Amino acid sequence: MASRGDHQLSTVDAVTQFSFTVYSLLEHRAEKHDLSMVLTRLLGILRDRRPTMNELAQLMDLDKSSMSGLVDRAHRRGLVVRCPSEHDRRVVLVELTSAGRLVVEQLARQFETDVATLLSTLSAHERKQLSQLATVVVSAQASLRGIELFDGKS
Amino acid sequence: MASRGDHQLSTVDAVTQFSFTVYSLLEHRAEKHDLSMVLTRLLGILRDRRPTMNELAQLMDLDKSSMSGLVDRAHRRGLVVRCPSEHDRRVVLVELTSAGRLVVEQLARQFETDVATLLSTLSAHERKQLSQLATVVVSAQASLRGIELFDGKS
DNA sequence: TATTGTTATACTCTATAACTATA
DNA sequence: TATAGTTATAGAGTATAACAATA
Repeated sequence: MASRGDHQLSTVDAVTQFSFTVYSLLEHRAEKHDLSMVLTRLLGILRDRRPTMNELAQLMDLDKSSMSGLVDRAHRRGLVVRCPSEHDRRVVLVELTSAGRLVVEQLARQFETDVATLLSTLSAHERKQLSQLATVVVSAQASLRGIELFDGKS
Repeated sequence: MASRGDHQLSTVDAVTQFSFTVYSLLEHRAEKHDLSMVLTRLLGILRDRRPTMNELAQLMDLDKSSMSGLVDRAHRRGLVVRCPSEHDRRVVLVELTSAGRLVVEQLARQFETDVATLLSTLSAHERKQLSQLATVVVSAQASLRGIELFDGKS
């Protein structure tokens, strides 16, 4: 009595194949902007932050030396700039250039469309269900790691 | 009236963060076997196939030269072997060694546990819902690309 | 000639270790 | 001394182009 074809993947397979599908959707979209996944993640983080190199390395779970190289390549392409900190002259702050912001926001809009298309076989109700279930899992995982997805207000 | 906290990510964010969570779950588990994601995917494919280099490159969406290097590294670590084809002496077939099979099946079992843990905040009914929704999306995407997840029987 | 696979080369991405400059 | 960041180096992973062997 299953819906839409009597076939049902195992939970692991369903969840894994789904995740890889979404992952490569972003990968292919980013590729059209000549961006790797790592570079895309960097730009995504910088969208609403101006972190130090150290903070960036922690956020991206990379060594600081890997971070240096990554920011170098992003800078060479005019996507980010390094700014000196006013409080500590050892510290380097990284931020998007306007070109970088343009690219990341265009990419975000396109990817949103891509996901909408991917989910278009689901009904509106099913999409909402999926979204809620995913939110529950992601929120639980985030609190486990001490990260709060939502702030305290409301 | 949303369940478990009044917060709800947007559909794109929910689905994307969920996918990245599953992706890094596998990545971290693979890392404990000193396997990269690419190497892990290769072993996963070889689990139930003995493809040619050409077929592998298509399955993994890589250039044949990248495939050569990847199989080289896997071979150097004793995970796969190259076999000559009996029908066409240009062709090279790739298959798992017993060591390779041991690693990939151990990894698969562990990852299955990891996913179960990740989804443990959901009820059994919710897990089934999630699994079904993911299957619908993945199946639709697969047929779009001309790949049938399930064979014709039943 | 066409196809299968490898090799040469160059670039991205990553970590370890050694370094510089600042605190 | 400790911390922030860079540089040197080495290796994985990727694609393009040129190549060898076979069809």
